[in-house]
Amino acid sequence: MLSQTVEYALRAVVHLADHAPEARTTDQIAEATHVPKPYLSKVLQGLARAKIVHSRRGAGGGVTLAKTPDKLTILEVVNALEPLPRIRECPLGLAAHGVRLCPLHKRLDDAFAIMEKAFRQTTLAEILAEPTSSRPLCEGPKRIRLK
Amino acid sequence: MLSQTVEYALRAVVHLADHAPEARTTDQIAEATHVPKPYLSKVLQGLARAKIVHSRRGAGGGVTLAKTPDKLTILEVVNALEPLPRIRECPLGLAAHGVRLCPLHKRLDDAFAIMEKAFRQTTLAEILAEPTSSRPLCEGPKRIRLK
DNA sequence: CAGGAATTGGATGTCAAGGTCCATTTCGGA
DNA sequence: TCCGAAATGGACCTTGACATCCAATTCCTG
Repeated sequence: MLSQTVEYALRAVVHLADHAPEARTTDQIAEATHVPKPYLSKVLQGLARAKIVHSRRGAGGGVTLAKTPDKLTILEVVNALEPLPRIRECPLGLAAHGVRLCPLHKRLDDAFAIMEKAFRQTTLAEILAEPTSSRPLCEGPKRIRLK
Repeated sequence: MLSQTVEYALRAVVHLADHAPEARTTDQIAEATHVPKPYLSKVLQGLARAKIVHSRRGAGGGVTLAKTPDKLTILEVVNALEPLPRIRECPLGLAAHGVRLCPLHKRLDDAFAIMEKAFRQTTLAEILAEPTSSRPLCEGPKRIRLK
């Protein structure tokens, strides 16, 4: 559910939003989010292809958000890398083309629809503005067991 | 999202509920649900281990639901094979043990919680009783492209 | 314009999910 | 009691997700 890749992407994007509009290097993001740097670079490439972030090479380069945090939703980030699996037609591949799903798949898709809605309504800015004590990425000086 | 295995399990269980309390063989279920028989047998074994279904070997054997359809929920089936990934502590492995999640992971877990609730409220009987024309498994004589 | 900082792209490795196959065990019926 | 129907368990194969590493490219700065 929500692949590891998406989890990593969300952490990275939250970090970028937290520092917007300044650019951050892959190393800085990797350290802050505890994502393996080599893999993070791939994830970031994916986000760049999807126009979620911009990246600039060379000295002084790094990654920045393509939008301001108040215009970027969780859904956009999720869908950029692994679209929510909405069920649009009978997975059994039978008749019903565009026709409404059988009760089982209707229920499942309803659940995904609710998730999609929740994600579409949440912007990065909202996450950062949350009136809570704990910082968005649980950042802190002490790093414990990664498991 | 919701692995293929879970999708197969749900189809199988719906089929069993539709024929309850009679036993169905793996072959019968495989044909009705369009799930590859060899793999279906593994899925069914998993459901049996989780006490969702009973299975009897030998001639006249087959698989039956362990509960009546009105007492079996989608959530039970899902959790038997791949529990919904509720986020109980900071995935970054930092401090906050049992403490409340950072805003990002709180939002994600909220979405899973909603899904969980929806699944817990839906019984197999409800799915079968749905006032709709299309049968639960989109069953029908004509089999089209599986893709 | 040279050197280092930084992303990019490609090749490669690892592991679990999905899927198949077969020998074995279990059980009903003739 | 014997045969065939049926699930079981284990071995095996394939593919994609996750992850790593390195050479090439880009571009700022002195």
